[in-house]
Amino acid sequence: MKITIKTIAKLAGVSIATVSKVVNGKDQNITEGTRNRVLKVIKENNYVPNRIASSMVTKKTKTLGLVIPDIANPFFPEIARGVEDKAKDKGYNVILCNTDNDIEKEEGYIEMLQEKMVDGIIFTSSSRRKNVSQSLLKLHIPVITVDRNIEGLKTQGLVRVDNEIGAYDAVKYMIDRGYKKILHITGPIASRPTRERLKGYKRALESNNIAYDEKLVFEGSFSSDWGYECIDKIISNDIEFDGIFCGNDLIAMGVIKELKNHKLKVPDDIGVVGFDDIYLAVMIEPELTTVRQPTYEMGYKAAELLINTLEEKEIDQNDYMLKTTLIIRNSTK
Amino acid sequence: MKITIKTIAKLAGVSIATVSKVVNGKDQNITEGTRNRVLKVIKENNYVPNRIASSMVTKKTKTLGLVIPDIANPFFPEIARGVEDKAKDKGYNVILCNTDNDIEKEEGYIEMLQEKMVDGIIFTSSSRRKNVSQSLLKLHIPVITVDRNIEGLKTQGLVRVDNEIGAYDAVKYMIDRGYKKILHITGPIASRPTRERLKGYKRALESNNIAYDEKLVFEGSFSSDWGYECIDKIISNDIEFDGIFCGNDLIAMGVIKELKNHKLKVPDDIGVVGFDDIYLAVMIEPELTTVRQPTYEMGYKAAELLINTLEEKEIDQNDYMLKTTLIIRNSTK
DNA sequence: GTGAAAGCGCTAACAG
DNA sequence: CTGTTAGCGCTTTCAC
Repeated sequence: MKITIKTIAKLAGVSIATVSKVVNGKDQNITEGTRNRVLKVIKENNYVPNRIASSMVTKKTKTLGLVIPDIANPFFPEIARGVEDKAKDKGYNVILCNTDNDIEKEEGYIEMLQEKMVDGIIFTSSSRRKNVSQSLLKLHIPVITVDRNIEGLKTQGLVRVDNEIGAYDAVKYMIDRGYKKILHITGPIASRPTRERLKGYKRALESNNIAYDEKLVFEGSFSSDWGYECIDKIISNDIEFDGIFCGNDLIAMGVIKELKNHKLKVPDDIGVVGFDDIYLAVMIEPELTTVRQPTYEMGYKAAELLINTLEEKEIDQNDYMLKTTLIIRNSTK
Repeated sequence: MKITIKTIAKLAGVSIATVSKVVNGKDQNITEGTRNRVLKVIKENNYVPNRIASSMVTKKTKTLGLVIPDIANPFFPEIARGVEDKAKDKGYNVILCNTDNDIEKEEGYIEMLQEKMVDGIIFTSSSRRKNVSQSLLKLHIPVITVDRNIEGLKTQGLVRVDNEIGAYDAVKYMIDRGYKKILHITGPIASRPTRERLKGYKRALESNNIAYDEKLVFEGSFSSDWGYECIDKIISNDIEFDGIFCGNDLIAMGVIKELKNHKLKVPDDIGVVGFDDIYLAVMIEPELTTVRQPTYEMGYKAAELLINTLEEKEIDQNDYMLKTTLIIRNSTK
């Protein structure tokens, strides 16, 4: 037979109200003796309180939704880890949702999370999302966006990184190191970080009196395959270059590999810089010079912000622009 | 004001029972007209059913727990993805739990998941766990273990890989390719997969008339740092060798890097084989020869097995031993 | 200090 | 074909 608060109450010879109070630590007004008796019975019977039932009355589930494109993409596990660590710390659980940048899946999860009555959602929206949808606008649960915001959606907070400055720093560094003709191989331009990094690239060029040439910018996806492919295209088109600023590390890895296949030496012939500093950046050869994003912190901060909102703590700031760091390794001379 | 099933019932001029039936598709006995009327009111009012309330009565939450050591370890995202995909497909959500191989955290999550009334748990237990704990034994929720089982715990299923054969194949291949003195750098010996791979290593040696020498086996952790460190130790101890079978890819990567630092050529001087085939195995140079584990499938299968158990489908088999594949690349000659 | 009772939003008989 | 009703397990006033 299932052991509920009733069982415990009966066995301990008290009311269920009393049991509830001791279970939830609201036992200021309960005598030592009663409390211990209840606790003893709970232990003896392995009573596990049913939080679903509490949720019914408190209207809080102590669970968060985490909506990201793909946990198997090396950019996201660290974010997820940050979120989960903070959540656990505060007594929350997190439901993982992979959208594959598919708007329909996103909407499906939003629906599910609402039905499951999560207290809040941490959201890295699809790079394909152009604008808010009805289901997003109708959402009445707190949302924190990470990495990219959603045009037109008012959220409870935003945690991101200064992509433009990150890119600027990277390209500036390449210029300083003597690279003259620097290409930019980007992710999908629909993604906001891509556009911001492009801006930084442009600005670095211009502030060093190098004309921006849109023919030196190649738009693709955030994958190493795009890196390979793009290098092939560039080389077969006889485009001249001695440096490449890549939209992320995955692209950079593909680039470096394919450059080697074409017998081009990194960093001597060609300098390559990535973005993200995923942990395998140090595993390749040469080790990748890249712009580090504090991914773990982003997740952690987002969870913190969300939970503070939920618990109505004072929030001094709800838009965090975290700093990137240029990590100089060996893919640049 | 909150919109509940009552609101809808009133607005549509029907009983809440009727609303419930159409919401849950149990509407065989409901006239087209009534159904449409209800549906219309639901849409107009953005009614979102409260699944917490349903859970109270159905005793099903349609959520699964996924307990793993660390989502930031590249071995796990694919598993998580497999689990989540299957779960989503079947209308389940998954709660992510990172234990850091810490038994206490594990126990904490088990408690939380029980309180949250998850329908089932998918579990990759800590490599440090020696035996079942009371809280595990008291668990009355279905559990499927992945990658490693838990000594002494009866579960609803197990999905793993044949580590011994995987290791055997790898070492056999190295022998066939002419490597004579093959070391084995392992993960923590407390971990079952480590022990099984060691067995495979031993068996491959012996069936090729090479004496097993325990001084050629080095136990550490599943990290690239251990790879570096171990190579340094081996070289400073003047141990002779021309091949290394590593406990996983991370170790192999550390090994390869440090071998290069010592001016040893892979694969010509030294052959290296890893285990797992995490996707960065192709990003390093030389590309890593390794034993592929079907991680995504493991997660997927585990979720399938769990959900079938929950839904009382016929289960023909509940212990899946998936096959590894030797992936030959360039870290062996 | 402790308990009785109302009710959270929903499902599942069962009756009509 | 549709509605009535009795809970699910818990929290939270409010009395005592």
